[in-house]
Amino acid sequence: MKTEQKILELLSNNGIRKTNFRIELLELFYKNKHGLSHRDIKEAIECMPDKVTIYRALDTFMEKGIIHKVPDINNVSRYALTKHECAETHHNHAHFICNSCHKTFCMDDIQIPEIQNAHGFKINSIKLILEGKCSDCSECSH
Amino acid sequence: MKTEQKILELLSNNGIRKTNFRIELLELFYKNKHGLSHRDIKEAIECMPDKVTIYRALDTFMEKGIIHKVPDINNVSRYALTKHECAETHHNHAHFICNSCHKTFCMDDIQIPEIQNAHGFKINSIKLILEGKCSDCSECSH
DNA sequence: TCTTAAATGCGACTATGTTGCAAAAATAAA
DNA sequence: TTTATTTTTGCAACATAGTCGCATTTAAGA
Repeated sequence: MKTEQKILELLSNNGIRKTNFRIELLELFYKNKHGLSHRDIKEAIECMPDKVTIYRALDTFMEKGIIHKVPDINNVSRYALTKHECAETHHNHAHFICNSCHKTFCMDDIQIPEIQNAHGFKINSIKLILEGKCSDCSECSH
Repeated sequence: MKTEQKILELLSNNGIRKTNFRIELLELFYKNKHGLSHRDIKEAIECMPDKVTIYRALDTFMEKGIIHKVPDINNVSRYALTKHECAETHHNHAHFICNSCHKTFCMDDIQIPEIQNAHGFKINSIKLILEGKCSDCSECSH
């Protein structure tokens, strides 16, 4: 199935209206395998939406579970597709953050260890964050 | 050795001047076992320093490795002592963030798994972040 | 005491993110 | 197709986090 078709179905199934911006935003997520920040989106989207519009679309997509938030080195929120590129995992999700290009990647094949409740702490979710250099940045750093 | 004494030595050893604010800031870090945000500090410090002064002290302390940054749920930076309360670990550091009171705790006794370089990613450091309820918040939530 | 380098305060600025409200657009209903 | 409803958008204003330059103050060494 073509990406365009998948996007339209995704919006329909979640009761989200098919506006140019939201379609373009999903296309952007499909094209990029790393997490996108608000800024990345603002710069990439051609129809130049207001920043509030972007935040609200991201909120809606998150509510529906289409995208999820991923951490960034500098405490900036990034977002990536939950289903498709990234397996649907609420709890056991490993992310890789590149210190060089600041892209965030989902590493679904990396196992997150089971951790029991310790010291009276009730653990709801576990995040495993790897930092370093992604393959693109490793290649050109010599 | 008394905390006061330890603080003065820590400043001396790192070539940091013993101003009232910086001493008070270190005392605050010694008193609190959870990560402190800029806001926490601003509210706690009695000599009412400018926000820039706080940021600069935190930067200096981080450069010297006295404190380190810990993540927060809402994309706010928190800081905690590196040596003493928290073992000196650059790579294998587990943090617990309480969803209720938003405090961040260092969990040095939790083992972080060894992860090999995968998919051409060069891994420099691994962060393990646990979210849930801390013991204080678990007790009073019924 | 004098010197100098670090630390502070202030003003201005940037970036991220939120809220309320009115206008525009998409969908459902007639 | 037209109308009604609900979502989406844009704008203005606001809140918070964090940075930069510069003048002033202060700690520490000579």
